[in-house]
Formats: sequence, C-alpha cells, structure tokens
Amino acid sequence: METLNKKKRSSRGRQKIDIKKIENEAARQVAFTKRRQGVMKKACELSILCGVEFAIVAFSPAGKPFSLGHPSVESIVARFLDHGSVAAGQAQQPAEWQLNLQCAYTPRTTPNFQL
Amino acid sequence: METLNKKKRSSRGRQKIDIKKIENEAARQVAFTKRRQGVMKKACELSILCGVEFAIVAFSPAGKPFSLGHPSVESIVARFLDHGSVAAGQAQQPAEWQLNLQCAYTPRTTPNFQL
DNA sequence: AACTATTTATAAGA
DNA sequence: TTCTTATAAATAGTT
Repeated sequence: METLNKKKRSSRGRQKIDIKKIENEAARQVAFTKRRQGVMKKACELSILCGVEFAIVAFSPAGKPFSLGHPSVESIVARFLDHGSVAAGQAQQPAEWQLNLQCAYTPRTTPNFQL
Repeated sequence: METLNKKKRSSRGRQKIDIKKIENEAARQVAFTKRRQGVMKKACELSILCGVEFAIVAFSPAGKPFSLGHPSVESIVARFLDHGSVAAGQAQQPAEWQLNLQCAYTPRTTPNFQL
C-alpha cells in the first residue's frame, strides 16, 4: 500500500472566489476567456433544450464587442426593440430577470411574466 | 458498522443529458427556469469579475421576453447597433463568439478580435 | 494550453 | 412547485 505516497498535490484545485472585479489584469483576461465561453455555452444549451431564441452582446473593458444569438443577434435585437416600442404607450416592458444576486443591476420587476 | 445500510438512494442525482430539445413540456419548463437563472447569474458574475458590459435578451417559445443587462439592455443594444452601422461601410462586424459546440448557431468568424 | 482539485450547477426525486 | 440529493460540469490556481 502506498501509505507513504507523499506526492505533493499538483494543484490546490478550484478555489472559491468573491464576485468582485479581478484586479490583476492577466488573471482577469484569463477569467474573461474561460467564463465567456461558459456563459455562451450555457446560453446555447438553454436555447436548444428549451426552444428559446436569444442574443448575448458583451463589450469588454477595451470596448471590443462579442455577440452570439439564435437565430441571430440582429433578429433578437429587432424583436426586443419592437417589443419596447409596442410597450412604450402601455405599461408593458420586457421582463427583467430577477436575480437574487449581489449584482447591482437594477432589475426591473415584472412579476407578471411567465413562460 | 452499517454493513446492511440498505437505505435506497433517495435520488439518482444529476444525470447526463443530451443537448437536444426537451420534448416533455413540464420538464422543459423546469429546465428553462433553472437554466435561465444559471445563465443570467453567470453573465452577472462575468460582468463584475471582468468589467464587462453586456445584455442578454431571450424569447421563450411562447414569445415572452426576458432580458438583463449592465448598465442596461437598452444601452448595450444601442451600442451594438451603433457598431453595426459604423461597420456597415467597412469590413468590421461585431465579433461573434467562437464556440466549439454542437450548436448550429452559424457563428461569424472574426479571428482578428481580442479583448 | 493542459491539468486537477474543488466549487458550482443541475437532473431526478421527494 | 419548492426542497433535497447525487452527480455532472465549470473553473481557480498551478505547471
């Protein structure tokens, strides 16, 4: 038995992190690349699994645009704007996602929406 | 020792699933609710961690809109459209996210973009 | 860019 | 439909 297997852990593995801006620029770039992939993948999966049409548009701090959509970003954006103008004269607004998060993203509360 | 601990597993736990449309409507609704939360949470985290501005807009199969953005969906959409029109006379397009996925989302390849 | 230990997300079940 | 549990998937820190 390898009781004396003292091989040092090759990694501490994933560590829990606080959700706040990563100050180290290199680390931030790495996290951006990894998590960008993750979010986009999850969005794709959601779309396929549930028949959802969606668009994601993001701007990096340097102002570089990243986007993905199904069937296309443009069609979703157009539809969003369309909804907005239709709703303009009325009380309706696109449903804002209600997150129980420490994000200060001022979610608009529209509890009367459902699938 | 509880050698005879025959207590039935109370759950089979998470199972691997194929990424294809969930045909059962109730199950699809449940998955939509859970995964919608997940995607939005991940997008928020990305935004905070990396200083990214973003917007997500989704339409459920029933046509219900869901959106989230920082600093706002509207500002991101406007910026996206702005980029589009600026780029119209030139070669530039918003960078499409390159996913190595089984998503048939026709990603536009713009390898010359980076953060 | 690859690895691995851990955290996080989530499919099933209750 | 909300809560729990077991497991799959994402990813922080390292190399």
